[in-house]
Amino acid sequence: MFSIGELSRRTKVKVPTIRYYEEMGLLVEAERTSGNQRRYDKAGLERLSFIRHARDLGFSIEAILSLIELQEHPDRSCQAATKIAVAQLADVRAKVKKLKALERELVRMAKGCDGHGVSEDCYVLASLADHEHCENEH
Amino acid sequence: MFSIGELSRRTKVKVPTIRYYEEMGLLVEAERTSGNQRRYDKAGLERLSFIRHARDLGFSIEAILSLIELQEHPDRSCQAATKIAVAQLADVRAKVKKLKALERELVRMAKGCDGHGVSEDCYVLASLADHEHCENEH
DNA sequence: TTTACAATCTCTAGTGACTAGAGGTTCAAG
DNA sequence: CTTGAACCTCTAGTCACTAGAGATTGTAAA
Ligand SMILES: [Zn+2]
Ligand SMILES: [Zn+2]
Ligand SMILES: [Zn+2]
Ligand SMILES: [Zn+2]
Repeated sequence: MFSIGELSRRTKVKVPTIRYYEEMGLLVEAERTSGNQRRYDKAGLERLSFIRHARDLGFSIEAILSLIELQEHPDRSCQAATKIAVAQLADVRAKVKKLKALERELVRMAKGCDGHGVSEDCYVLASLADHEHCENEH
Repeated sequence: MFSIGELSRRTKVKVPTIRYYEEMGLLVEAERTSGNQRRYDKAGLERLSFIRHARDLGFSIEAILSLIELQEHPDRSCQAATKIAVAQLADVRAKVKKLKALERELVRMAKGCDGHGVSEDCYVLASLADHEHCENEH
């Protein structure tokens, strides 16, 4: 049995975040000492590691809730889990696509101005003022 | 002179968002009718278009504030503008890099499970439980 | 001119996933 | 037994909006 601080150190999840996860229902309410402090065991550590990993991969709290529920029922079909992962993948790919489009425009803008001119003639500012300068939609 | 709704239609920025931008100091306070409704002109339209374009490119409100201030002083050096754009580009590139790493892991997970198994044996869930499955850091 | 009603106004609160701080209590080492 | 780091709860702040309540205004048809 160890404290929330120890759990925090082992998982690299900040203490207030652990409490937040508990409040959100991601972590079951921890056991308490007589003085009302949380105590965790290996199971708690594993659950939090799972959550942390899923968050690192960009899954929402809501998605993680579903994943955990599934994990707690080993006999159920894992179809929902795959669905969530595939949706997350689609989400990530959509974000990459958008960001790549932005990157192209930003490169063009940065190239167009060396910063030695005057605001009035600045290519960056002119580009922001008029989307027509852009080569792609974004 | 046109209403906030008309401005919204022309810029594709929602009405409450326009009011929010005004509150944040991005838009100068609009003229009002005798009945206290906002009225805009071409200058207002151009400023909002600038803001919208910058937001679309991912610039923060704070960054846009600086850009607008610069725009209002045509004689100033545009160094700050370039700096902001370059920082934004770096930010976008960092995000892309992170997302690409996530994409690789998510592809692996999605490939590892067809969704026809049982939760206990699910590769997606196993991968989330243990980062050791991952091929890259993320 | 009156009436109807969409559009506008201000204000407050909610979103997601935390983070920060105040003010008080408990644990563990010395 | 004392000290002080770590813990507790609660509230509020972050970013860039978005939603809704309840009241007022603008405009066009009857
Ligand atoms: Zn420039
Ligand atoms: Zn553009
Ligand atoms: Zn599976
Ligand atoms: Zn991993």
